[in-house]
Amino acid sequence: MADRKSRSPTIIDIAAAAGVSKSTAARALSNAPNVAEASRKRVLEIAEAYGYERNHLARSLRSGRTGMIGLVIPDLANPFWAEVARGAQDEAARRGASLLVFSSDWNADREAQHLRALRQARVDGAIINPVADGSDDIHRAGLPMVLIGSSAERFAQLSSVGSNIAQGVAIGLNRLAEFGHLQPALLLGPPNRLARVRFQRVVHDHCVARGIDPATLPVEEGDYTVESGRRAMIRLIGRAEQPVRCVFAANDLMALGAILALRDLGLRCPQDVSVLGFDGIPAGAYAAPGLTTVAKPARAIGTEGMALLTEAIDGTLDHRRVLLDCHFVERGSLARPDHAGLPPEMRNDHAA
Amino acid sequence: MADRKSRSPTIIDIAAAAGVSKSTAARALSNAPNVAEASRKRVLEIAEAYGYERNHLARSLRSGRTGMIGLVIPDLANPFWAEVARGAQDEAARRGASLLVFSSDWNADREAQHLRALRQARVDGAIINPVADGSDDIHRAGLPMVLIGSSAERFAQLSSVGSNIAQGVAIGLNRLAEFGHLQPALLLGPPNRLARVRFQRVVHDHCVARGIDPATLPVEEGDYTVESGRRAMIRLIGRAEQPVRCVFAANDLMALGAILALRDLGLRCPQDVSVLGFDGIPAGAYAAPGLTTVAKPARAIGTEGMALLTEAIDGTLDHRRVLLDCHFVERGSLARPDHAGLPPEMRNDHAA
DNA sequence: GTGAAAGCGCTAACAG
DNA sequence: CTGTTAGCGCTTTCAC
Repeated sequence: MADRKSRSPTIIDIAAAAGVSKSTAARALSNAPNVAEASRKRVLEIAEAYGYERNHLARSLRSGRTGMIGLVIPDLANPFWAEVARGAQDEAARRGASLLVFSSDWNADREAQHLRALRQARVDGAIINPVADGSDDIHRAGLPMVLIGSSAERFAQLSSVGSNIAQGVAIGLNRLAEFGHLQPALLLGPPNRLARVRFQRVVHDHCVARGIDPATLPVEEGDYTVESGRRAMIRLIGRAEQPVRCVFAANDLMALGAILALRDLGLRCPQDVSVLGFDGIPAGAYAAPGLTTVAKPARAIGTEGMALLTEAIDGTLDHRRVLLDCHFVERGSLARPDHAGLPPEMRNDHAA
Repeated sequence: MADRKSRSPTIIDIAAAAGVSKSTAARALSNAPNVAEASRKRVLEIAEAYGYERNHLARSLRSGRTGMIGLVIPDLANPFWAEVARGAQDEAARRGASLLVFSSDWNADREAQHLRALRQARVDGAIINPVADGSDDIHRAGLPMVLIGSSAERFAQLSSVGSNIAQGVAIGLNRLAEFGHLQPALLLGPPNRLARVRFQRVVHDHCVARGIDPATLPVEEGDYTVESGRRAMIRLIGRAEQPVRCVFAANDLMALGAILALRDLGLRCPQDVSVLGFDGIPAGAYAAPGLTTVAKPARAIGTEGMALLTEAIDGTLDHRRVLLDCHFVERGSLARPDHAGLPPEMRNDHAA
């Protein structure tokens, strides 16, 4: 059982030891049908005994397939994206593939750099959340790709998967309406980003459909961080004209910030002010009150992305846009307005 | 500029177009010193124009180095491990390497399976958090490895990096003592796991050093989930002999559960009961009150692990055990005991 | 400085 | 069913 040069054994070693040719050994090792049962058995035994491990590099070089998939997301440490990555990784494992993971930090240069690494590694394909600007690299990436996230619609010729924002916003607004909140304040992200534009447009359409003037909804903006949400909430409460009784935040982190701000301001959530988030991050469950939110199908985005990518690689399908439904998570940050505990100047509730 | 067969161009295409031999092209492309400046320039230009991208597979096959690193953690979707992964990935990127990420779900079979994938992919090395039991595969993995996490000490011959639990527990207990909590209740993980044994031993030593009988500390156990923490807290409060005024949980999730339980029970945190966590997950910041905790250096574990691995690969160093310090994060779940708000039967505070 | 040639470990025709 | 023969694209002696 001595290994020839204390290097890991190659198929040649196995073939020699089994007294067959390279090809027969190869066939046995890859479960090809045309091998004598005796030969196969012997080769497999020898391989086992030698601790033979197929060299995937050589295999890939020859076959043109590496079994590796690239994943480029903004930030692996962000719970939403970590969840997406986990989904992609599970599905990859199920298909016998491996996942190369990169974080772009919303930075176009880094994204380009990672794409280059993927191309050099000759991955079979990639799942990418393109950064907002200057993603022209995406077009000439020259490898099968699936886009995830909202910016996907700029690349009509590629498959993509995202969450159904329209449906998500709709269930959120409907649920708010059931609580009597017809004109929630909006906590939006930075201007000019596709995600914000989309969110706002959906709210707009929804209001119009319900006969509400969208312009009457108070709007503040943040940058998707807890701190920005906290500050935005403070600004909202400070508005002289129209103190706010309900807030719909464009993401959970800002919603959490809003809840913190309310506590600091001595206002009760949800009795005084209701807060609704959007994302579904686990942290929302531990806030006080628990954050009610519209959850995006993060993990499913990862698995579905991988499924689409496989199709793209196999050439089974040209391209397709998949939208996955969001679902509502009720946890306690929503209530009917309760005037009792409010200071008088805040009792002009316009949604009662 | 026409690509020969619409396949991505190889070094042969470039060499031909530049009117030099394969070897010269290769030298130019890899910044070798012995190339005429003129040749180098032309090759580089042609390569650029053709959009040539070095085939890493072929390169690796020849050189024996892939520039790929494997990372096997329990769960990529767990915020702590996601943070570790991010650290490893950053450091990998800095060194021009790529990261193959796998989740084992604390399952030995899956771990073995992933290790095999790594070996077949001929990664240069791997960073692994071994599952508790049956990790004999680890020994005969036959590739440079760095272990992360508490179970590392079972493999003395390998480099490893973990958090300095002893130091972390010490600062936690010291801070508790400053608040007058000398005999906190302990919320531990499942029995017989190394992590628990270690945590408990450190607390034990610390108490002895302070002249406190470790046996007097109330103990409950959970399985590191929020729900188990909640239930454990309820059990603690229910203890007739010695109602609890302070809890030190072995991880943040259970601590969060404890805070939720207190709220349900109508007890105030921290005035009635103080809660201290261990981990430093971001979610702790959004609880009410914010969870005070001992934070493990998650990201640093990733970066340091990668640094150690590089040494192991280069053969610079045989093996080394690195312990990274924890740090204290004060957020509001700790206070001096306040008898005022307590029901009479809970006023027998033994730490006052 | 440059080119010719060998070969990393494997798969894929093509004959037998 | 099995062996022989070419390479996959690149690095790396070794001559010139």
